[in-house]
Amino acid sequence: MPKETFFNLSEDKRARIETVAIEEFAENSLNSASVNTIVSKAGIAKGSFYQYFENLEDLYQHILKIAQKRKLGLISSLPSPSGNMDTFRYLQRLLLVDLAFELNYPRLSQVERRHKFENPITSSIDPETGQRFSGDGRFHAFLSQGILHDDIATWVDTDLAAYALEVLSSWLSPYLLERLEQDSGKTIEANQELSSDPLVQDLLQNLLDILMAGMSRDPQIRKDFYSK
Amino acid sequence: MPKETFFNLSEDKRARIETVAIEEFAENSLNSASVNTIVSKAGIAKGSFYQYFENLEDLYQHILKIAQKRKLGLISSLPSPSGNMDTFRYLQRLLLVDLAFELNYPRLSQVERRHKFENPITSSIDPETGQRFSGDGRFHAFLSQGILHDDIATWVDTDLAAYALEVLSSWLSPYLLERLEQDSGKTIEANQELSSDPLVQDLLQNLLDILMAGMSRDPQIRKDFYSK
DNA sequence: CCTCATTGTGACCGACTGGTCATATTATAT
DNA sequence: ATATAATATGACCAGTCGGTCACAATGAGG
Repeated sequence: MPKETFFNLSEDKRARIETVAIEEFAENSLNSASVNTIVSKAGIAKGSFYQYFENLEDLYQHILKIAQKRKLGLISSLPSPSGNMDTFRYLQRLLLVDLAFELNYPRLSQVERRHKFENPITSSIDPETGQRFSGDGRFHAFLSQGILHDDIATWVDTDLAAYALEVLSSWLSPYLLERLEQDSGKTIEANQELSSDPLVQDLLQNLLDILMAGMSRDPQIRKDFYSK
Repeated sequence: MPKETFFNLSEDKRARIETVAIEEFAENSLNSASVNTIVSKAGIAKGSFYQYFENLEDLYQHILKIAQKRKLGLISSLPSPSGNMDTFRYLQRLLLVDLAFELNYPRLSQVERRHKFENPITSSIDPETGQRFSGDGRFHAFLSQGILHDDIATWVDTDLAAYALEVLSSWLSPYLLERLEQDSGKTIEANQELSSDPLVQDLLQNLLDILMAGMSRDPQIRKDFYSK
C-alpha cells in the first residue's frame, strides 16, 4: 500500500503520478518498468517517489487496485444486475463490461492484460463446491446460471468454457476497438456510449450467436460429420 | 541474422546457447532480457556473444525462426494435409498443432506467446481479396474452406472468427497442459503422443463441439431468447 | 617449426538502475 | 516570530546494463 503521504497529495498531482504510472505499466512489466522514467515524466523528485511508495511494486499494486475499482464502477453503471436476466443478455453484458473498460481506460486495460499475461492461470479446486475454478469467477457464475436456466447444455465443461470465455473477452476488446478505428478511419475517443456503435453491436452479436448456439445444443454436429 | 561464427559452432554449444536464450525469452521480453544472464548461464564469455550475434535482438529473431521451423515440422508430422479433410477434423488439426507445440517445446511456445503479446494484432486489408486479414492466415484458410463446404454459415464474420480462434488456440494449450497435470498429479514430459490422452481428447472435443455447432447453424438461438 | 586466420576472453567503458539520506522548503500551530 | 512537523529534493551509492577491444588461445597449412 502507498504511504499516507501519497494520499495527502493534491488531486492533480496524485492523478498525474497515476497516469504516468499506468502508461509505464502498460508498456513494461513490473520487472522492466523504471522508477526513473516515472518520476521524470511525472515531474517529481526521485526522493519524493520513495516518500509515497515503498517501491515500484507498491505503486504497481496500487494501479491494479485502481483498475479493479474502475471496472467495478463500470459494472454497476451498466443496465440491470444479473439476477433476472436471460442467459444471452447475461453473456452480452459480461463482454460489454470488458469492452467499456477498454473504451474508457484503454491503457489501464492494457496494464490488466499484461498482468494476466505475467501471472497466468491460477486455477484451483473450489473448497465449497469441489469443482475446478479458474479466473475471477464471473464466467463461472454465468455458466452456472445458464445451465440452471437450461440455456447451456450440461455436457459443456464449465471450467474449460469459463477459461475460454475469459481469454476471449479479454482479447476481444482491443480487436473490436482496432476494427472500429479502421472502419471509421479515425481514432476513437473514450466514450462509453460507443459500445452501442452499430459495427460493434454487429460483431458482438456475431460472436454471441456463435457461442450461444454452440453451448446450448447437443453436439449433434459431430455425429453428422462422422456419418458423412 | 547470427554471424557465420555462430553457425560454425559445435552442435552442443550452439544448442546450449539456444536453450538458455529460449528460457530467457520465455521469462523476459526483448527489452528486459539480459545478455549478461544468457552468457553466464550458457558458460560463454560476453565477448563471444558479440562474435555470434549483432545484439540481443539478433538472437531473439533467431529464436523466433527456430520456433517457426519447429512448428512447421510438427505440422508436417501430423496426419494428412488439409485438402480432402472434413471441416471438423480440419479445425481439430489446427488446435492439435498448437497443443503438440506446447507439449514438445513448452518454453519455446511461451516465447511465441510473449512475442504475440508484445506485438499484437497486425490486421490489414489483403490486397488480393480486399478482405480484412489478421494473424498468420491459418484460421482464415480454415474458415474459407468451411464456408465452401457449407459447414460454416455465411453470416459468420470470418476475420472476427479467425482472430478469436487464433487467440483461443494460443491460450488453450497451456490450460490443457495444466489441467492434465492437475488431473494426473504429475508433470507431463515432452511427448507428442500425449495429445491423444483421453482427458485432452475429451476437452478438445468439448470445445470443438461448441465452436462447430455455433458456427454451422443459423443464429436461431437469439430469436428464441427474444421471443421468450 | 613458423604463419596466419579464426575464435575465445574478461577487464573495462559510459550509461542507467533502484534506493538512500542529509538538507532545503513548506505548512501548521502557537 | 518561532517552533515543530511534514514534505520535497537531487547528489550520491553500489550494482547492473549493453557493448568494445586488446590480447590470448587454438587450429590449419606449410
